[in-house]
Amino acid sequence: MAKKDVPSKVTIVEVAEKAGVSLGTVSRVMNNDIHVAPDTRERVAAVMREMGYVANRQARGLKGSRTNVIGVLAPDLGTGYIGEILHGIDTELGLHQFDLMLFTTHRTAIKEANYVANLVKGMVDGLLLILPRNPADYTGILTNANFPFVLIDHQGTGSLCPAVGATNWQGAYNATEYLIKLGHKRIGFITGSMDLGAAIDRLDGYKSALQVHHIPEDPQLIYEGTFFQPDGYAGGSALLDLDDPPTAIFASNDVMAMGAMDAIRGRGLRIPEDVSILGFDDIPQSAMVRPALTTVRQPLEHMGRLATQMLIDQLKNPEKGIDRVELPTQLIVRDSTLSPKDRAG
Amino acid sequence: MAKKDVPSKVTIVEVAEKAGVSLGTVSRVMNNDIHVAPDTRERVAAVMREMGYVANRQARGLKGSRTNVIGVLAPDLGTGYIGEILHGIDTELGLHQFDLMLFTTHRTAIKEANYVANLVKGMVDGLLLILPRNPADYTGILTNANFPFVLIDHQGTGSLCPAVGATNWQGAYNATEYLIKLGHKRIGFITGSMDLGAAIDRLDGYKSALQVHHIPEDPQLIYEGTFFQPDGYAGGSALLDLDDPPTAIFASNDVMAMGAMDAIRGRGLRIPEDVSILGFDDIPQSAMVRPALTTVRQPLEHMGRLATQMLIDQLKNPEKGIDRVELPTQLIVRDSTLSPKDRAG
DNA sequence: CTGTTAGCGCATTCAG
DNA sequence: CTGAATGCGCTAACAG
Repeated sequence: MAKKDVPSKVTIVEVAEKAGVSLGTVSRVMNNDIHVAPDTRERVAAVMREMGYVANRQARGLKGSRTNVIGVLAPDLGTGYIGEILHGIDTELGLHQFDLMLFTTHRTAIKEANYVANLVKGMVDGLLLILPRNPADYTGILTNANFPFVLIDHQGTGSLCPAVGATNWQGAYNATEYLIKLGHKRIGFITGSMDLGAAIDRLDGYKSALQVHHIPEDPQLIYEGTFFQPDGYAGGSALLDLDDPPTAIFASNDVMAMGAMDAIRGRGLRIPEDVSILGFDDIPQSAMVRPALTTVRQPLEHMGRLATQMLIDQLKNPEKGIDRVELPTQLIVRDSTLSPKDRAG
Repeated sequence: MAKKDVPSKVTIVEVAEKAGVSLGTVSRVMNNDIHVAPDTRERVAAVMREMGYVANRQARGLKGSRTNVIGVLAPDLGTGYIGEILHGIDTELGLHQFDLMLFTTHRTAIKEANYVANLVKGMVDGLLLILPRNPADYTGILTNANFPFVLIDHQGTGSLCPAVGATNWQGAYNATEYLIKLGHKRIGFITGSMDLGAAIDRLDGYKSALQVHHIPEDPQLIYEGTFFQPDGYAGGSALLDLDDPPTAIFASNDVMAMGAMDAIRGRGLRIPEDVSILGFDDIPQSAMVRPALTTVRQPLEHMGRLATQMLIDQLKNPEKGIDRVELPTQLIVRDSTLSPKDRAG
């Protein structure tokens, strides 16, 4: 095998030599600096193309300037939920010629917010935080360091920082109201991890709808879960075992709703004739399960895209005020919900 | 709030000063160089911890040494399929203190293999290629540059390079044979993108099983798809419209199987009583659709983990021979398949 | 408009 | 065992 070196060996100096200019000029051409004569620019560009020159990002980053890489911090990749958001991010990033660096926080080392701050120094131009567990840990440092970032799906805490989320409260309110209008009076609720703002908002929306419609809140009807499927099963089971079981169950996300569906069926009950079930998120498989799940759609991909846009905006206009956006959720009625009066007595 | 500067401002020089040594020594401590007196090492380490020092990867990478970042090239993030593999990669990477840099090839710029080679120069220590469209484009350059990489799910081409895949041929063979033993004689097949090795292998497995069991191959029963759901619907429809329609349909992946299920139901036919349906991959929702999908499980996450291990191995032992691994697939029988004789005449 | 120069933070010789 | 010096590839002043 011929001992050939990495083709990437082409450096700015070689381009400069071959084009008969100084390396400074080449740099200017690369960065679209206006102070270059058109024909010089042309010539240099040609040489760059010819030699297959690609800038070394390390060196560029070292100087403290733009890396054109955006960092994404995500809890993990296990659920399709994160995947949808990532997809949106990636799509938008592609439009702007940015690359993506993904860090998953389930690794112990990265758990320390300080580590993150250091890590990203120079590596990425900005940070997208998906569902951070303790957002305050990061936001403090990041804000302090004046480092651009946007929170995704976590507008819970009070501190003011750029974030995009969904109208969790409104979505849960609407869904609960829909159930009430269907005639349900005993509506079970399975919460998400209560340390997440979204979970709190959804529970609040549920409670508010109940209250507005003068249905007393029954603590027995609220089961605390953590957004994972087994909690849905456990929650569904617990709710169904009540002396006066609910006629409908509203789970704080789709995977828990599916867990609850298993619990319902496991007891020989029918969906939706005996028990209605409603989820949150509208992940792809919700449309595919039988019966198809009625749920509250969260525009995950859109959230990813928007957050990315906001971040890139920040990068371009560092002085612009920060904004927090809430994208609307939408009730998607499918086959898992029905009026309780339709039940065979 | 105290006006604190970026914590990341801590550099090797400052650690050196505070520890009363030269920056060279600090560097040695960081890199576990043996030539450091135990107590010196201790002292320096303490200062590093105290100051929250974290090495700047850019600078380190610039020098041509390890970056502890692995690059992943994936076609896109749209399907859960890639997500599963990524999850495996990420998990394994976490175990070895590597970070992950993700590039998606649906972006035009990155399509050029040369660009990739240049790009990764110094940025990542190795590359994981998921389902590359034209693997030869990359493997040539990468091999030539002596750059460590592993192909995932693409062992199709002849060139010898490290790869992990699944036994696509065997999986398709077994599944087809299972259908035949159930009594099916007319088995429709929906292919994947035929430019992918996996798709070819699956089709071949199907054909071989037919041949072994002396069932004539009927070109009409083979519909060419591209691994996306709409193809499943179109393929299912086309197959069902045949004068002598199949009693079972085997789709080259689960999402196409689900598309086909829609087509079947759209014609008022029942699954599996009227038509059996079988998929490939065993993505999460396959267990959740009704009827639950019989499918060939591909150990996606495991493939991701294994490929990562192989890559890290390469990094540690550059001289080791390359190996290609095929992980076994497994037939998962669920509710979407039945003997044709059970059909109501 | 273009060339020159000084670092960015670190790994690595090379001397002690 | 440790310190000093050199340069990785590039950007950003600063001069012309």
